[in-house]
Amino acid sequence: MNQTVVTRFAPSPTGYMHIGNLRTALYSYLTAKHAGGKFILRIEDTDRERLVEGATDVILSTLEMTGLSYDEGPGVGGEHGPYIQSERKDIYPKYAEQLVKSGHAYYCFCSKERLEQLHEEEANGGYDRHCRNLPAEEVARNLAAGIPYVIRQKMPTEGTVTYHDAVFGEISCECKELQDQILMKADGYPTYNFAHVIDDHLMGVTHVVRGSEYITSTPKYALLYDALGWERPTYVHLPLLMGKNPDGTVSKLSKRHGAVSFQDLVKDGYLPEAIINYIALLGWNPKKELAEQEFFTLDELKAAFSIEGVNKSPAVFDFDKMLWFNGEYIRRLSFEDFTERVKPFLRTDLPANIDRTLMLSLLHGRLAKLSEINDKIACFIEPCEYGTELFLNKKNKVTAENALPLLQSAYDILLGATEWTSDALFALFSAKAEELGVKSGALLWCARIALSGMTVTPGGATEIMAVIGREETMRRMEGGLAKFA
RNA sequence: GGCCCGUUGGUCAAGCGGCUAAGACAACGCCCUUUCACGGCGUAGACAUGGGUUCGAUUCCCGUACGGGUCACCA
Repeated sequence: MNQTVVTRFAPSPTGYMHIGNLRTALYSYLTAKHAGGKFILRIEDTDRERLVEGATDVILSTLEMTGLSYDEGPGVGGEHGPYIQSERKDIYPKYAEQLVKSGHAYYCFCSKERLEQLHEEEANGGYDRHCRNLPAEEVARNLAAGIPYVIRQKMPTEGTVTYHDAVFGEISCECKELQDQILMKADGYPTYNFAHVIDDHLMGVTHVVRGSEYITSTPKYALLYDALGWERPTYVHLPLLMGKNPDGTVSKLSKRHGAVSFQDLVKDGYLPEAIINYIALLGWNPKKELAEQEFFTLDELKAAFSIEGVNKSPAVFDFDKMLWFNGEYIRRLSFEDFTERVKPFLRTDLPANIDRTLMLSLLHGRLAKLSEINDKIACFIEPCEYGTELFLNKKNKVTAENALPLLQSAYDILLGATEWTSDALFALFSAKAEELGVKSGALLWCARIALSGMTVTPGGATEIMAVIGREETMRRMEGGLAKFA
């Protein structure tokens, strides 16, 4: 009774890892790991026309980067291999033939042309079951003549099929709604519809975790289990991930919504652990005393996860919240780790005067995603072009009249500075401000404008000074003074 | 269109017959501050709708509307 939970992630190699797919992998992984079970990776590449070079590597590296390690699968092996469907090609025909013998499937010799014509004539009719009751002799004759064929599942014509879904509950379907779907294609490969059922059973999968787009086709798969005399697995269908359209409507998350593959997100400066954390919460809530917790490590997710917490309604992927999560994760990185992680994003042509470590420590708490780094540090490399009106600032009481004197004072302070650190310089400015009877903010504002040419900078005036060094500071201050000439 | 599923603020989401209906992101305001960010405080904002059931419905049932999914020799 207390059987081991076995789940799988079975993507087809399309060349990129859709974020919705990744979430499916995550939930599948968590379902198994929460119960101390096994997680299997299987590659579904039975569509020979859509093969993409290197696509499997994308899947493997994504799982590697996110920490979703699998117990069985390509590369690691296992007792149920191979784990790539094209390498299992020989396994499927005998099950298909078994179904033909038991009356649950049949050979179909209809040409693609005929099918297409059928489709045009009757918009929603589907296959007309032309070959469903072909005499045995005719089937034998066609086979002998080498006429291409497919094998179709013979659906019951009446009654209802019902299965239990761990998330959605009882789901029923009238048998007459079911199409005689193709099990084996003319090229000898099985369809997804057939292959996944065979493989799931052979691999001992107990919980089929997948997106809810499969809800309506699951009755057909359940029937297949029944026909083969196998026990049906527990179905766990997940609510879909949606994206918001410009007009306010929502639809299945896709490329038109922006960066929706794991690779896109990482390239854009999102941290894998932030991505995992965010998508874990799209469609699932830990409930109870953890209902308000937002930050979870993978291990914490393993401990907290349960299917009861999975929602039924679709969830919209919110880039704003993803960004917030990412910023939080960046801030929580150790400085060493942060330095390592921004490195690939950071321009390599930093001028020699820049104190790189100090600069990065200033940026550590100010990035929402790593890719923002170069824009944010632009003011350290070179000040922006600006006019004297930029000095004006109401809050710090800088006016057209006092801007120049203020800037001159700031310059004089720096002339006499001995210790060139942000704290020491700041102390000097404070003292001078008091002496002059102005807000220190007024002096610092003017200095910062001269230094950067911007009203918004990552760090205050004295921090910028410390980063760019004395020589460059004086050069920029002089440049600022010259604007008034 | 047929079938299936869903519906708490703009978004995520708690709630599982009785609550002033949590919390987070976003928005807005204030504070902190050397600008920004961080942080603190606060404001605004939701049970799609009509009928039941019940002493009492966001919660249970039915209809309606709206949204989504699915109807391939794709997975």
